[in-house]
Amino acid sequence: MKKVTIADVAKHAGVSKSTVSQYLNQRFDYMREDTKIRIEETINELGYRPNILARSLKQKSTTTIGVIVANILHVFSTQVIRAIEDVCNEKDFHVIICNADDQPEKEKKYIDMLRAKQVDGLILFPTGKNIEQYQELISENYPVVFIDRLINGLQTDTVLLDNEKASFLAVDSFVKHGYSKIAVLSPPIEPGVTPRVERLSGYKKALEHHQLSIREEFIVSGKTTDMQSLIHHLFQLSEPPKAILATNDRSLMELLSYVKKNKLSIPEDIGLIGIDDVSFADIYNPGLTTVAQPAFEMGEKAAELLFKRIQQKEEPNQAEIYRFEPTLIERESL
Amino acid sequence: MKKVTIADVAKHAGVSKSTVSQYLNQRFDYMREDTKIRIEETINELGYRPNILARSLKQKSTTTIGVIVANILHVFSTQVIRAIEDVCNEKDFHVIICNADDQPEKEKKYIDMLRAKQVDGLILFPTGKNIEQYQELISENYPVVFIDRLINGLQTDTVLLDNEKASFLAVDSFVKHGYSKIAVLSPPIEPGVTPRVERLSGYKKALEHHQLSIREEFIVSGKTTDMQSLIHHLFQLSEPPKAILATNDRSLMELLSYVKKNKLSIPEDIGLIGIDDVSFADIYNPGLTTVAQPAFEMGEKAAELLFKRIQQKEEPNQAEIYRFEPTLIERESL
DNA sequence: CTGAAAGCGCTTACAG
DNA sequence: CTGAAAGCGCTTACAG
Repeated sequence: MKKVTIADVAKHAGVSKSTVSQYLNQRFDYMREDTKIRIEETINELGYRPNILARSLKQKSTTTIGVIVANILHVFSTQVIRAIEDVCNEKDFHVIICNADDQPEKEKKYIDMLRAKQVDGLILFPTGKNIEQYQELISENYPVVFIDRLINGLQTDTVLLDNEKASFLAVDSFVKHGYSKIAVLSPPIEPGVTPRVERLSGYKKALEHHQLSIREEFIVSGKTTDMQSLIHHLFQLSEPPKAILATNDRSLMELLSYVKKNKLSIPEDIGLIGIDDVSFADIYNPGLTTVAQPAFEMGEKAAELLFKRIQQKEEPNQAEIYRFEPTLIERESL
Repeated sequence: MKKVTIADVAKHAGVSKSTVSQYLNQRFDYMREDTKIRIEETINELGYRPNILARSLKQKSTTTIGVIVANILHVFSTQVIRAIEDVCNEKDFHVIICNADDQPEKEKKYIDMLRAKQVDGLILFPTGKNIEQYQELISENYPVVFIDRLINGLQTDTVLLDNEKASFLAVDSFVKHGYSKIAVLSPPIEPGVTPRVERLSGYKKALEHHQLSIREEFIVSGKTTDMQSLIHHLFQLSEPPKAILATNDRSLMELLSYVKKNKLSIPEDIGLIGIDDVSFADIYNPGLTTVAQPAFEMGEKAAELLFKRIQQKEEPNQAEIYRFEPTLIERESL
């Protein structure tokens, strides 16, 4: 099964490689009709299929971009990926997805591999720990767009949720429904992880705004594996909360699991709102009130920004932060 | 920002390109220690990063495989993809995921594009409509593995669930709990779509096995958009079913949506089992009994089979069908 | 309207 | 132990 190359086609059709190449690239301006037909027939006869690798090597473009997500387990990541893929498919670009799994070393490795593969650009959900690498990408003027997390001091386009607003929407809604003892449940608060940091500060600001006191014991954050006991502890307080804001889908799942195991009822025993519009929010009993991120728009924006950078590589690096508005979807959990 | 190439490194280090290449490929057998160090230093100094494209062109391997799923919206697809990625990451392979979105033309386009990109192999969740293309891949001895759907007459490795068994497990469980009026809810039954066809026939066989009559009006299949009215019709029958088997996650969602809208209770008004272990099965109220596919094992197997084919291209095409066992996860929905 | 030639950035026998 | 040369399969000025 020898590979058919452009040279074989040329020989068979009795023309030069250049002419076949012109044909492949639709440059018919100066091509006689009969040459064109002859080439077409030969291609079909031989079953020729172009090797894009060779073209990419010459043209210095692979029409492929890379996406590295901090953790693919978050619904938000998967939704954004879908959006990015949609945009790319339209432009006949391919996407290579990599999951850093919250491990900075993996992220580093992926950045290197993708660049070695000559992808035309990168969209990063940064782990936040590889500052040097990020800096290098930017100073080399490599097309890159960040999403979900803000890296301080980096001069590059970043697409973010208005995280504080997300918490505000939730707390406002709780207050409107008469709740005042409102706790928050979050994954571990780490400095680089913008959504967690900002959603927590948004929660605090919202409480202040409603003149509710901030109780340290109502602020619960920890790893998935510790969540159950942390939540348990929360409910054992002498004055337990009557409402909980779960700041992402993973925390919400843990909370629901606890609620179910302990036969609590929503919203009678505990009101709740989750940030991230989980797939089952609608069909859950009761329906879950959520704060949705416009994941599709955010992914679309990230892709568009990246394409803009890919196209005008020379341009000075205009770095902008794009904040997207969350929306409250009221259902029955408070 | 000129690209640094192997030639630049060679010049700077005062050696030939060949020697640098040896270095890059860890062929140190005949390399003097000082040359090695000199090259290493030069690489760091210049910030050289190899262009894998050029290597791939020469070596005829991209260490990349392609995966084309019929529809990425099925949990099963996403689970299998995760497994494939895990296996590939271990071997330092990359994966390009494409979503045919149930459109055969898209599938066709993706097969062509991925081959043009010289991926080393392909894992296909086939739409079932591009028989000629599939046949071509196989007769060209191109490394390919099929998963989820069986294409009749194709001589190639295929990884499948024992779909009939999945239905059997569900029906058995219903019967054990005293149900006899058991309906089935499925996406449209199309000839090429193995899981749907086999799960339906499994349902019928299981009823027969338990000496229950098969009622045509209990067999409901249709597009997502028609599901609500189809389900409604089912419940309007003079003798409505007391149990429903949802043959995949999408059908289950529709069913739960209907159940909720109409304030039915599970399992009092209707018992149910879903094939596919949805993420919220555990935390749903009540917990949902499901039949789980060993998606991880199946993805792993597909990847392993593909790697085997990639490695021994000359081998005669031994085509085998691998059937995997589903498992019943009993919760509280019947 | 078409062809010969150089080149993209690597690897790989082969020679010495 | 290292280098010169050919080649992977394309594209792209340039010449005619």
